[in-house]
Amino acid sequence: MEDLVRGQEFAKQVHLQLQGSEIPVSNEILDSVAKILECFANAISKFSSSESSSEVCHSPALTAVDSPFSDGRKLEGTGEIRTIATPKKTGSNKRRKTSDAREELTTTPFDDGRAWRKYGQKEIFNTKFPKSYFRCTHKTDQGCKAAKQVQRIGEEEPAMFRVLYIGQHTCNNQLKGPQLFLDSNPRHTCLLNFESNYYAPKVEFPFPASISSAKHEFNGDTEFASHKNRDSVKSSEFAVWNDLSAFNPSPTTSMMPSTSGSELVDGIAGLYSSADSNPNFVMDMMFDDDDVLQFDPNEFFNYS
DNA sequence: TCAATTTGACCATA
DNA sequence: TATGGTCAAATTGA
Repeated sequence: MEDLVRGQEFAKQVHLQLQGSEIPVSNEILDSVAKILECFANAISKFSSSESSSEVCHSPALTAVDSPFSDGRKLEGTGEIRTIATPKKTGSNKRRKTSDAREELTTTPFDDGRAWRKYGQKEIFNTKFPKSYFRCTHKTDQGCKAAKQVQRIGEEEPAMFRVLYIGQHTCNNQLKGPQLFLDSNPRHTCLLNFESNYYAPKVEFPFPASISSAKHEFNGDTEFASHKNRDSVKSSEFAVWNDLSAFNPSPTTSMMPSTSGSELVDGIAGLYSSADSNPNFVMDMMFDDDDVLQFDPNEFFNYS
């Protein structure tokens, strides 16, 4: 399972690099990479379902679909997406009868490029992890009815999540990536620049001051980022913290010498989640000559 | 001070 | 009646 996810992440990276490349890349190549990503997603999904068949993909009400994102976005290899064709007769999801829902299995439940606001969390009977409930940030101002439910499944690492998207976005969800230029010390100023299809955050280091100013539209899964969790939220759920340890201060990340891992995670999650759905993701990185930062985008974003 | 999150309580449904 | 879903007051943090 771990290897599958790693393979998926590597494929993602290739995809992003191709899309961000200045050299023209044919659509056929991009399509092929997208198919590779999809294969990984399917494999992960099947593996996951066989590992935790009591929790995942067991419902006959769930059927795979070819075009997962009804809002026009392509499957980016984060997992399998399903639509709910018929309401379950028994079990969970009793109140949801809408056919306008689709389910995704993913290790990165937060990277859908949308702004979500958490409005609840609930212990679900016979499940180990609580379910978190999100609605579109623009529900109040634009009446957007999109909602999302996130629940971790299984205990394997990296964590796998089942994400249920309900309804369509009717909002103009054009979030601006956080613009952070707080630290005036040029010695430690860095500008991350990546290119991908997912987000357009622009992050300027150093982390401690700047990262904390990010708007937390979707702070990862907030139960992971809070120390005031319900008792039921077990330590194993803090895998996100562990995975984000890629950003813990280290001899090669001296630009953030006094920052705790938790601060970083909190900020990173906020930045990550507040990015928009703009397909032209740009994240610039500028380093001083003697600032050595070992940065792995996969490690960076693989916090789920 | 404002906005987001947390969390207990309430409501709806099977 | 048990359980999932939502509300809203309290809390937290920028």
